[in-house]
Amino acid sequence: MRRLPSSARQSQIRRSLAGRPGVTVASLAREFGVSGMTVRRDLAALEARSEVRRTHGGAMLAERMILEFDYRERREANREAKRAIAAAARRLVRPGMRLILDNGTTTLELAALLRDGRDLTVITPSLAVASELQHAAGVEVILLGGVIRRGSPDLTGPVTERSLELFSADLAFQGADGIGSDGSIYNADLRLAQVDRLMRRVARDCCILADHTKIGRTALARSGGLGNAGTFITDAEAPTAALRRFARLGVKVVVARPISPLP
Amino acid sequence: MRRLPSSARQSQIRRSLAGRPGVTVASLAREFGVSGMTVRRDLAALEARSEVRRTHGGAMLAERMILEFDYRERREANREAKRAIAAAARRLVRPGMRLILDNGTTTLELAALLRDGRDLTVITPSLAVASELQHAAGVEVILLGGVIRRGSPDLTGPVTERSLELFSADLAFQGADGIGSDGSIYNADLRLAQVDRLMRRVARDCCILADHTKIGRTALARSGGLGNAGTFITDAEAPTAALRRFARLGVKVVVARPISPLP
DNA sequence: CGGGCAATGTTAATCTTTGTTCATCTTGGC
DNA sequence: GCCAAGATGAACAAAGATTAACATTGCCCG
Repeated sequence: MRRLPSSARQSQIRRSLAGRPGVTVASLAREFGVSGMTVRRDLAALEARSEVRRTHGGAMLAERMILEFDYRERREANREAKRAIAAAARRLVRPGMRLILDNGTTTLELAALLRDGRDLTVITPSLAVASELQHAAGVEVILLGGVIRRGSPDLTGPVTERSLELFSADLAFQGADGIGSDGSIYNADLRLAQVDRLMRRVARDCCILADHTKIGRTALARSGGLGNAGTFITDAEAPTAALRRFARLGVKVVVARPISPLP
Repeated sequence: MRRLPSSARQSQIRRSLAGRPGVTVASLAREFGVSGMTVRRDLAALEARSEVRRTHGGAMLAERMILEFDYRERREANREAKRAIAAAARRLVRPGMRLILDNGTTTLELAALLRDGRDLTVITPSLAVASELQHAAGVEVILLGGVIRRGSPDLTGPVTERSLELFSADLAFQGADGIGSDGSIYNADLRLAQVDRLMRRVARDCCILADHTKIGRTALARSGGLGNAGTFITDAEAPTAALRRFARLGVKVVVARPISPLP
């Protein structure tokens, strides 16, 4: 390989760093056919422009500033059931779709599965969903605005609603805090219920995700009924009697098969 | 897999932990091809920064659930000047005000100073500003929606603009990528310039923050002129000739006195 | 042709990181 | 409650990385 001028080599280093988590001086020296000293000088120059951060033995991408939003949440409850439901929901998604992802832990599991999606647009009021998908190459994330509630990753309020009105989507995925035995969809928060209602209006189709513990439970606000949704996905422990009743409302009921735990 | 320098390995560990509930020392050692002792030292370092919590045999994410948005940090250049400018800007803020905080590192410094604000409302398109203020008891944070650009903490686009239209504020704080010698305000990004323009419209008053290195520089998009702003704050190294010229445009020019570095 | 100049390679002293050993401590099974 | 398997951390040695200073190379231009 022909030697490169130093500036070309430096931008090459920077580009190759874009994919990897880090590079070693030795491997760069081998790759460019130069001595370790030269590579170190290149890295020093790049660091002076704060394009990379040097480490002992190599370099990594410049220190990222990390913005943290935190919330206390037991994401663990029924994690397996939620994962199974999310996997079933994932199968409804086709490349090119514009999706709405609601707040909630089940939709968050779905978001994780969408990371390898192709040409998707995800509209969401959830910082958690946005955080999950921010690095997904094939997914454009549109965060709806709203008020930040302390300790909660969800944006709500009039801003959220007005933002939502700007869109139309192919499919909305929503969680629920309770599914009444008559198929009513309940939310624990009034404002979230209002946002949910609006989501169903701007989406051509809607898919409700709820594990079996939600069935037969009610919560503060009724945001609608399963009859307004296209699909309802729950896990294998849901009582079949209720599911039959729901099916008569016109919604397509899907029972997610348990999946093997992650390695 | 080739060996990574230690710091790169540590940030990898941290990232991989973001998905899984926990990791074991043995699996990390195998994955990175290092000894258990090395992994333990990495985990100890990460725990010292309270990024993970160690357990017997491995580690898990730190107690709280953290949603991270990261971006390549812009240069720390002129941090002291920016802090001084932010401190001067802080003095314009009174309890009860509704503020707009623009994107940018200077406004981010201002956000940090607003954490002890009383009865404030902060409207911002910046995830960084929102992150900074999410725990401030006396500050309600309204995040404008928009498209999440990879590696950038700023939300932009039509959603941002439409959301902004819902508000009226007392005072907008804006940074700038360049201040022309005729007082023109320049932005490096066209969409950000458009958002800035709109901010000035919905705010009763506007304050431009720019350190002296920005003066005399131009950038892609002209978003307006200092004549449209109420106040312009810069640092002590700004050329007085330019400042006199700006003052003739009708803007109040404030020169921030240097502050002592943080402890 | 050759001086000047910047980039690169080399050497040697010094510092970091890593692996190993071993005594001690945790954890989970019984 | 006790024991065994395995995890931990201190200490030390070895491998390898870093830096500064100096030597060398290659190239531009008079």
